[in-house]
Amino acid sequence: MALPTPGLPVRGSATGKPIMALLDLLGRTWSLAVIWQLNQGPATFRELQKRCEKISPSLLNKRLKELKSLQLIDIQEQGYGLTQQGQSLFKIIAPLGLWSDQWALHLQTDN
Amino acid sequence: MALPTPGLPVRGSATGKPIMALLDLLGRTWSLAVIWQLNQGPATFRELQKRCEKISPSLLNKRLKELKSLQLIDIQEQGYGLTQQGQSLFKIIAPLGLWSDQWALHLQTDN
DNA sequence: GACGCTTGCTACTAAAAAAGTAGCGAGGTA
DNA sequence: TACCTCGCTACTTTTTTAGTAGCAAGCGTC
Repeated sequence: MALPTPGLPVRGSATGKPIMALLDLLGRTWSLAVIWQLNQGPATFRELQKRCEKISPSLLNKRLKELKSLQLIDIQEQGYGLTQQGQSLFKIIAPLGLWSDQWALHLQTDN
Repeated sequence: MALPTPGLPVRGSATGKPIMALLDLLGRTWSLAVIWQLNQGPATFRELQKRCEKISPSLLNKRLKELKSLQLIDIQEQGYGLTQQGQSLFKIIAPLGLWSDQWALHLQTDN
């Protein structure tokens, strides 16, 4: 699938509204998880494979290329890591950690 | 695919850590977009189809069932709408709107 | 300089998910 | 009765992801 590039047609928007490009990108399998894992710190390819349990190398590589192209990650001394942009994106989604715990609790008590 | 239920094995976590269940859910095609669109207000099935350009009815239905099961949306008077939980989740991701605009700008000026 | 080990991948096939399209049954309206 | 719209289901094709094997390059050892 093509890179979800702002300005070009993407899933959910023929005109490529940035938010839709972003949601398209983040909506791809493992995208969010890779960003989440990289926030723990840079990692080599194989290390990242371990952090993401069970991701296949081909898909990991594909995602890494996408995220690299869209400048959310890049290659650093210790391997792949979040760029400034990637970090600022992570700051937004970081609260999902706590939120998900409450959500899990809610789902439990409520069924 | 099975519902990404906290506590059960999900993509990225054999133990079903809530955050991983959430990232699995949100990482599915159109999930994030549906939530995003529903924040504009409740919508009937067909209305939602229009808001999400080009989503197929079968997939929309599948996503709606998932989101309903996980209590992020429910059926209201005017159609599908975000639950309290759904709204609190949206509040977290809402800043993605502005962020994506800056991201788009950055990608433009920088290539 | 041949050895064994790790790393970053590529290549390939099988399985699963998503796209795309037709249309049904229920309900309202005229 | 005829004609809408609505919420979907059923089905086929296309695309994505999973899963697995293994290669080429770089290191350290002896």
